[in-house]
Order: sequence, then structure tokens, then C-alpha cells
Amino acid sequence: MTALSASSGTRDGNASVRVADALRDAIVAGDFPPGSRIRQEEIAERFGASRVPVREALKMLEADGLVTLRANAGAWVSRLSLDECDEVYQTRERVEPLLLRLSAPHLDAEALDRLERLAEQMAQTTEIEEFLRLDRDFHWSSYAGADTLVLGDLVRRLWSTTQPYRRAYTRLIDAHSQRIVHDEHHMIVTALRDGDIEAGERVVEGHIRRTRRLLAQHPEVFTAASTTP
Amino acid sequence: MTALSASSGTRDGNASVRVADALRDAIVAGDFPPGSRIRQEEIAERFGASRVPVREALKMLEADGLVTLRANAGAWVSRLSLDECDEVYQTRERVEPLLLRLSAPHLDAEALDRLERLAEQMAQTTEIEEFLRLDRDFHWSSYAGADTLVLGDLVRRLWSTTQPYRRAYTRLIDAHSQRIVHDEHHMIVTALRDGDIEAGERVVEGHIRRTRRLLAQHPEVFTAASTTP
DNA sequence: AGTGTTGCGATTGGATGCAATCGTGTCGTA
DNA sequence: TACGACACGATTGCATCCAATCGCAACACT
Repeated sequence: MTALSASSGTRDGNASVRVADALRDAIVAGDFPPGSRIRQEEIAERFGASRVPVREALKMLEADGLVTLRANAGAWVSRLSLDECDEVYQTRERVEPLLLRLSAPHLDAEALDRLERLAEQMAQTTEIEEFLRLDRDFHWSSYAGADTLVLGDLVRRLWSTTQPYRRAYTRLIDAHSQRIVHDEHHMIVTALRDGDIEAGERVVEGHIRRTRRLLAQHPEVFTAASTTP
Repeated sequence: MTALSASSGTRDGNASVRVADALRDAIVAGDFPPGSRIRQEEIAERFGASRVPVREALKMLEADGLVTLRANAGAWVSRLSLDECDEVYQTRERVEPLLLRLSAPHLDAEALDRLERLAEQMAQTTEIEEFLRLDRDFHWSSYAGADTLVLGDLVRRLWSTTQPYRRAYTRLIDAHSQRIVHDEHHMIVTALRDGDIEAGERVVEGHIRRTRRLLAQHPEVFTAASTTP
């Protein structure tokens, strides 16, 4: 999952989106921590392309909010202030319940079993990256029923921009808080099994809000966040 | 407001964002109706630039959801299906009340007077473009207090993608529906004056939902929408 | 007559090269 | 020694040029 070299094969016709996807994955994976500079030529060499598709990729990622561009200066991985991060989380509180609502009717028993399994696996994991991956998997699986284009992309974007802080935050929470996360996940599954969409929406909303509140209590995350596996 | 030729002056350092802004304005203004093809060279000539910044602009607008790119084929102005439009409106129902909540505390008496004035002007206008402009002005003025970066951009994007349909819809509504719109606008102002944020949120939500419902009753808007002033 | 195929024009995608701009280290001066 | 001006290297931004791909039309074949 840790974006390795894409090597060659320049034949498909869209190198810019490949660069964009790879760079996005790399940023989300933590290879480029927030605030780090992105040099066009470095990326171009890393992914075996010219600077033109790299710049197009950067424009896309800028629109995603993942990188910040300054004219004639360069590109940096976006660094969110505490207020901005709080804002994104408030937005997620409003939007993700809707996404769950649109998804819920299309989730069959098999999908719910899968959710249950993911929740169980999370409860037995202490590895941070594994925890993050499972958490992401869980929520995205719960949203998988929505064949939406716009809203899905929107939420994906919100997740991407906050991923570095979610990682840093995960390092901070104690066993008790983790337990609450798992309970909430199980409550989501239960609500979905009962077909009680309202309840599911409320749990998701509270789930995100609680994370937001806890993040606000750790401002140190937003001053200097570094990640090196 | 109808994006004329930007002529020359290529000295500022960022031609791609200028092209992006101009093209976005042109699309929102209706110069390029949904589904119409966008040829790179045509845009390049129109704005006095090369194809490279045009392509970067197109990538940005694609991330905005305004244009749709197909590899090795070209770019088209995004055409929303009824379902997708409905989805965007549902998203707006959730997000814009939040934006109003973040904005409300920073709106002073002068700003509220301005809102009142805009609502009055709208009530006395029959011109469609003027109506749209005032409506946009009204809502954005109500959101102006929020110094948010992410959420503001997000809502701006949602407005942009739905603008063509809002225009087509405006042509369809009768005097009675218009009256309701104005009443709702006044209710928003009243709620803001009273400092009753909850009430304001509810009105905005209902305001958008009602528009969504009415749009869903006019599927013909989504089959063939053409606009020529 | 209908359908699959092949070739050409038009358009997009990407690499290279050059001008403009920004950062930074050095030097000169008070 | 502290501060400002200047020049150089590094990096970005853009235009031009070439290759790859797609759409479309004419053609051949069953």
C-alpha cells in the first residue's frame, strides 16, 4: 500500500492522473509530512515523467486541498491549522451521515458481516498503521453502497486532507478511547442491521464529533507533526 | 460579469489560474452550456495563452467537478443527471446551514441591512440573470462572516456545479414559488437579527430542500438544457 | 444492404528548451 | 557588528515541437 515506484509502461495515455494518484497516496501514507516542500523535478524523476504532468497533478491536488501552491515559489504539502482541521471535522459531521444514509439501503448481509469483521480486527490491533487502514476500510465499506459520484469524492477529499492529523491523533489516544471507537463501530453495524438509518446517522455524527473534540485538546499536533516509519 | 477577453498582460506569473478563473466564470455564466465540448486550442486563443496553462486549468476545473475529462478524447462541461443534482442539493442542505452557523456571529448590523436590501431587490426583479445574481449575492453575503477556507471553497464548488440547473429552474418557477423564496430570505434575515442560529439553519435547510424537490419535478431540465442570452 | 475494417485528419498528451522570478549567500557600508 | 544592496544559482512558468490516440468517413467484404 506504500506507493512504490510505478516504473515505466508509459502507454496508457494518462500519466498526469497516475502521478496525481501516486502522489496523493504518498502524501496520505505519510511519506510527505505536512509542510514539506514538493519539488517538481524530484517528483518527475520519482515517477518517471516530465514536469508537465507533475504540474497538472499538483493543480489537481491543490484543488483537493492536499497541496498548497504559491506562484513562482513552489508547492508544499498543506498544513492545516487547528481551526481548519476543526472545520473539516465539522463538515464531516454533517456530510458523512448523509453518505451513510444513501449507502445503507444497498448494503446486504454479506457487507454487514464484513463490517463486523473489520470492527473485530480493529479491536485486536495495536499497530497504528494497521489501525488506520482498518478504520478507513470500515468506514468506506459502510459507505460502499452509495453509488454516488459527487458526495463520495467530496468525503474522500475530506479524509485525505485530515489523514496526517488522524495518524498523529491515533498515537495519542489511550486504551479507553480506543474502546469507545470500537463500541461506536459496533453501534453503527447494529443500526445498519436494524435498518435504523436515523440511529446510524447519529452514531456517525457523534463518532466524528468526539474525534474532533479530542483533537482540539491536543494542539501540539498542529505545531510540529513529523512521521517517519 | 460575462467574462470578456482578458487580453494580454502576461506578467503576473500565473496564467493558468487566470484561465481557470475566467473559464469557470464563463461556464457559470452560461457561455458554455453543460455537455458542450471544450477544445484546448480554442480556450488558449480566447484567453491569449498556450495550451499548457489551459490544460492545467482544465485539471483544476475537473477537480471542481465543473468539467469532465476523458483521456485522449477531450473535455466537456459536466452534465449532471437528475440523481447527481439531487445529491448535490442534499449535500448543500447539510453543509450550508453549518456555514451559516460559522458566519452568523460575525455579521454586524450593517451586513444584516445589506441582506435585507438584497432580499428587497430580489422581490422586485423579474429579470432572470438579475434574479440569479441577487440570489447568489444574498446567500454569499450571509456566509461572508465565516473566515473559513475549506468549507467556503466547498460550498462555492457546489454552487458552481449546480448553477446551470438553477438557471434553468429559475425560468420555470411561478410567481407563487418566487414569493416563497423571498419569504424564506426574509426569515433568514430575521433569524440572524434575533441571533437564533438554530432557526437560521433550519430555514436555509428547508430553503434548499424545497428547491431540490421542485427541481426533481422538472426532469426535462436534465435532458436538454441550452442557454443563449 | 448491412457490417467490419482500414486509413487519414484532428486533437490531445508529453518532453524539451528558454525566459522570468524567487531565495539565499556574499559583499559593501555605516 | 549590524544592516541593506546585489548578484548568482535554483526553481518555477510558459511556449513550441513531436508522438500517440481517437473520431470519422470511405471502402471492402459477406
